[in-house]
Amino acid sequence: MDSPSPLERVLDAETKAAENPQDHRDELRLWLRLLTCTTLIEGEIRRRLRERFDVTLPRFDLMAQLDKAPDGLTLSALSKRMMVSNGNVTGLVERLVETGHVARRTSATDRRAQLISLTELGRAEFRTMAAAHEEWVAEMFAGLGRPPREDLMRLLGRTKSSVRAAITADI
Amino acid sequence: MDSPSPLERVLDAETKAAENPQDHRDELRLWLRLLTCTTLIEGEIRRRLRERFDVTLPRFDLMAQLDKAPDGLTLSALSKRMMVSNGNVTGLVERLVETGHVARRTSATDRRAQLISLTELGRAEFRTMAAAHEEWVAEMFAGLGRPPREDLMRLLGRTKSSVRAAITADI
DNA sequence: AGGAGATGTTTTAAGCTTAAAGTAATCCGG
DNA sequence: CCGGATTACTTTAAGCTTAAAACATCTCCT
Repeated sequence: MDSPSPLERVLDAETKAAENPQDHRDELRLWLRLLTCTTLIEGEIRRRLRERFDVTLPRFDLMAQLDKAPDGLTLSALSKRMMVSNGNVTGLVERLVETGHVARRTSATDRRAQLISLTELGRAEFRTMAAAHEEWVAEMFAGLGRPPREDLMRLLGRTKSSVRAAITADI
Repeated sequence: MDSPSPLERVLDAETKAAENPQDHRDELRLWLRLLTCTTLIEGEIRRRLRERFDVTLPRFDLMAQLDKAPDGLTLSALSKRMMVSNGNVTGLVERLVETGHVARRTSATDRRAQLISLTELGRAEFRTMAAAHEEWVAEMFAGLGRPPREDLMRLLGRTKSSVRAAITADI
């Protein structure tokens, strides 16, 4: 355990009474604020996708992955990139096949695997939605100037590393 | 529209080719990184709550709100604070009543409303879980020093304002 | 070749989530 | 005090999500 630096003592004194070593309220507040930001943005994107394009966010996300992979992706690859379970992707693909946005073909080299790719319809619709989506996101971050956005980007990069380290540490 | 400052020109030149005014890839990347951080943390918390306490995150969240409100909360108040729909809360409360973690009583002043509060069991279990939860969160942010955490906190505060402004602007 | 283990996918059961519509009680202006 | 608007809550239908178990195919070792 490090003892607090002089700067930390000052900050402590400024913010509140002496801090005991077990207290992690600041980290908790940070997490709650992070969650609030994400929930707000995600909720608004969901709402607009639904309202203007009658599509759900998970379907949009799946199409986004396929748009970046012109040769198609297997269900496993999709599941890994989307950070969701395999069974989840099975259902999403099923519904997107029904609506004609994606197509499945069995892999030539592995009869277990299926390659999923966007249909022409799927690609065209996705491109339209993606353009609007990009505008929406930019609009929501517009209140932040460019330099703060870059600071935030950097700090979130460090956060991601920190979290991954904590997650993989206890496996 | 502002024309780019000298510093912005330098940054543009450093990062990639000349930027056209419609391009919002940076904001998109920022949003995706924010989402990744939240997804990672939230997924791990979900997993641990399930594994160690056999509880879901929504139930934990609901109990957290009740723990902060000793006199109980109506379903509407819960729904507002948790930022989820009314119907959602109806179901969560129903299941938590079944397991004996919360209790409902009709408001003395408004026969439509019900006040939900933690039972003794619910409060005891919540306190145990909350302590572990706080540790987990601290652990995941531990790779970040205190000053970067404070920077992040501040930037997320500005982000929240920016997003709220964008969301309420088009209502 | 044969079989163990790995990998790709689907199914199942349970729970979460929402929007929209429906029911019940309250509030408030006339 | 009465009727319309609002507020509190529930129900419904649809979709998302997961963990776990089941199934299919492949890989690789001997």
